[in-house]
Amino acid sequence: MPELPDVEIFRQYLQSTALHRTIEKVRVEAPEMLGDVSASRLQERLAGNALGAVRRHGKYLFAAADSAGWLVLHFGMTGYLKAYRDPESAPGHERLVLDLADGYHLAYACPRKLGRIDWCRTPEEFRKQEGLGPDPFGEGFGRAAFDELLAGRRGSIKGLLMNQQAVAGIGNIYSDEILFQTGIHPRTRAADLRERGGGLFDGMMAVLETAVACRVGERGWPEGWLLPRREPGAACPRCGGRIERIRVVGRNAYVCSRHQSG
DNA sequence: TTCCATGTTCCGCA
DNA sequence: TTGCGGAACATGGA
Repeated sequence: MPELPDVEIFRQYLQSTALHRTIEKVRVEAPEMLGDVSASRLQERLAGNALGAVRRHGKYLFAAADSAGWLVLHFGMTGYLKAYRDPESAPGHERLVLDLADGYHLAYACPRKLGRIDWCRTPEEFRKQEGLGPDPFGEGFGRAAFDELLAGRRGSIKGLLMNQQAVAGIGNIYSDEILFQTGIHPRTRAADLRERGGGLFDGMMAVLETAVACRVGERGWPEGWLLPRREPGAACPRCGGRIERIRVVGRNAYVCSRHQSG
């Protein structure tokens, strides 16, 4: 489920499994997933080096290869990481595998190949190049900055939340959860929400923080969350209404129109 | 077999 | 200019 909270978990996972171990071999199993970097260049940059830091911006993960630059991973809809020692434990659909000197392997698996493997000089440069908006957990992003984002927007709030150029990291699932928790209908015009105070900003931060905490603790979703009930006709865990599936900005949005209003 | 899916990008159109 | 709908991408699961 690679939206911001999921990628944050991958970041922590990579940090605890693969840092400071020399990369002996780099296996590019799906060269068609490479962005601007060639397989040979990627191998040249990574092999013999070790990953020394891991960062995240929105849905992108960055791993520093000594001073040579940063490996960039995007997970599409189905990507994930897995570290293993026994080759029999390898996940299916490996697209990039780093064979580490301690006998472990770090695999980037991505069944649907909708992700991306890339390289950048610095995460800041990559962010600028991609035109990514601020990360909700990044510096300088607060209620004022968010309020400014809402101003003058003609589109829906769901569209804005999912717009990576506006805010980086939120996708279909978490935009639904944020709007569900804050009682806002996904088709509400973003600009109209400026008068509704900081409820949306606070709700957004709370949902993202809670989601990370739940995944870290491998706990289930909190009571009252929409996430495990994304199906038409399900009982609304907040108000007893019915969950409906509607189409918003080209995606299926799950909404309880009894407590979510425009 | 058919439909649907957590993402991004491109096109046409308002 | 902004933003929407739709299609495309590649693949697996219900």
